[in-house]
Amino acid sequence: MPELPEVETVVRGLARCVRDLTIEEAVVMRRDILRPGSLDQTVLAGARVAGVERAGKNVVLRLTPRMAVVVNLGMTGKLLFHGPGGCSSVHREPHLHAAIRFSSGGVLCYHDARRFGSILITRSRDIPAHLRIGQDPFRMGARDFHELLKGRRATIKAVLLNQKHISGLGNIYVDEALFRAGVHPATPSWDAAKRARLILTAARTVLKRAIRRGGTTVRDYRTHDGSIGSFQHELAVYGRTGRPCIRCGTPIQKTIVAGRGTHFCPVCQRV
DNA sequence: AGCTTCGCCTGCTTGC
DNA sequence: TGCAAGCAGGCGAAGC
Repeated sequence: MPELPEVETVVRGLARCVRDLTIEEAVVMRRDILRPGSLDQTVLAGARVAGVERAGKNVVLRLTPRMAVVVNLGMTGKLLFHGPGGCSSVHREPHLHAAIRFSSGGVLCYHDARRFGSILITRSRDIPAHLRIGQDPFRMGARDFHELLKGRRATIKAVLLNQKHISGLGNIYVDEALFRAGVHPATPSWDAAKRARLILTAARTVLKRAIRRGGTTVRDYRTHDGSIGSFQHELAVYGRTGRPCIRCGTPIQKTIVAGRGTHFCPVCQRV
């Protein structure tokens, strides 16, 4: 499930491969992956890639003349770049829904088995505003974060998962950040606000470490060149149901919070 | 308006 | 062994 660290990894890898390349042709095999309001892919021909950025969990290709290709990978989306030489094994990857062919001969392919992902082609200047997503956890100040949590009735987990409030966190990193902060995921947001600084710091620490490890590969996630991340080996609670807490040895529990499978230590994490 | 639930979608896992 | 049901979850829409 590509969250902030996975998307950041893809963005950094892609930036090295496609910056300054000129698009020869863009093709979309399945129209329904284009978000409503997206421009047609044919407008991309002739444009040059000015840069690759991340907006929350979205990969953003900045183009000249001013356009952007915004890719949301959903759960199983992959952006794979094949250099001019090509790579036969990765070409066999199924569920290919779109591709951008560069005049240099390289190809950027978009695959998505479950089709929860989407692509938006737009001339908007302000992508985060266009997508209506909240601030990035690395840019949000402690004061703003406290304001966000304060006075909300929803659980802290629901607030952190909501991309309109804060962008980039998903199920894995919310569970990991709350474990690190010692906060129970079902704690009401207004109550957790007292520990806002602690939670924000924990989230940033977990995200940074995961970025350093190239993200978490549970099953589907791959980087731009098809390789896997390694943060799954450092997960403290996610996917560790019944196994001992790394701090106190108590078996990790799993419940449903905010409609999501939620992992926590019943001793280390308090409401 | 804020919050929760539902449904989309497919592949892997579980259980009979 | 084989098949059906269950489960996974980002995100937008619908409902409370």
